[in-house]
Amino acid sequence: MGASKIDHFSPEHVEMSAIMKALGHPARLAILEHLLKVDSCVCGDIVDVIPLSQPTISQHLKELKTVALIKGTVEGNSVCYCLNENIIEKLFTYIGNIKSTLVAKSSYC
Amino acid sequence: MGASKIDHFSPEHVEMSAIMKALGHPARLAILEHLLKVDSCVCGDIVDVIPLSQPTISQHLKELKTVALIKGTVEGNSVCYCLNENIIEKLFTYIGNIKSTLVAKSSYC
DNA sequence: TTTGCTTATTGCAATATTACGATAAATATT
DNA sequence: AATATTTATCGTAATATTGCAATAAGCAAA
Repeated sequence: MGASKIDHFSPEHVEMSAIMKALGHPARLAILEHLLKVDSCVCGDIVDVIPLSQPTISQHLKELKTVALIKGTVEGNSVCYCLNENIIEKLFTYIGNIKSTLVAKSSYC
Repeated sequence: MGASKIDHFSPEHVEMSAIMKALGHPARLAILEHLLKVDSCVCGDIVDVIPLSQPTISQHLKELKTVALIKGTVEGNSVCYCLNENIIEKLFTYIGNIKSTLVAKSSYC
C-alpha cells in the first residue's frame, strides 16, 4: 500500500496528526518561527530567509495553509501570511492534556 | 531530490520537526494515547487495539522510539512500552513558547 | 530440545513527500 | 499596452513512508 488508512482512526487523531505532520519538517518550523519573529505579515521575504527555492517555499506554505496553521491574504502584488492562533492553541491544549495525564499517572518502566 | 535538506536548518528545528513528524500519523497518536490510558506498560495488546498488522505496529513503535517519545524494555517474552515524559515536556514547552509569543504579538492580517 | 508465544526484520508494492526548473497567473508600474 | 514583480502551479526526478506477508529472533515453558 503506502497511503495511511486514516478511515480507521478517530477524527481527532486524524486532525491532530495532520497538524503535527505539517509541522514535521524543519523548513515549515522555520517558516512558522519567521512569521512569529517578523512584526509585519509581509512575507515574500521568507524565500530570502530560508535556503530553499521559491516554488518549494510556496509548496510548504500551502501545506501549512491546508491545516490552517497559517492564513494568507492577498495584498496588492504580494501575499501576506500570518499564524493562526486558534490552531496553535489547539495543538498546545492537546499536548498539554497528554502531558498532564502522563504526570498524574506516574507508572513508568 | 526528495530528501529534505536538513543540513540547512538549525538543530532545534531538526529535532523538533522530527518529534512532530513522529506524531504526524494517526496510528502513532493512537498508540500514544493507548499507552497513556492503559495503566500497566504491558503492550502487546496495541496490536489488538489498533487496526493494523503486527509488523506495521512494530514499525510505528520503532519510529516513536527513534525520537525517544517512548521507551521499550524487554520483559521476559514481551516488551513493555511507555511514554517518555521528557520529550512530551519538550514539545509542550516549544509549542507553549510559540503560543505565548504569538499572543504577545497581536499583529494579525 | 521442541513447541509456542511475542516482537523484530526483510522484502516488496503502492503511494506520498521533497525539491526545483519552467511556466503561468495576477497585479503594479512604466 | 508592455514590462516587471510576486506568488502559484505543473511536470518530473529522487527519495521516503506506509502497509503487510513471510520469516527470523528471542524467550518461556513443556
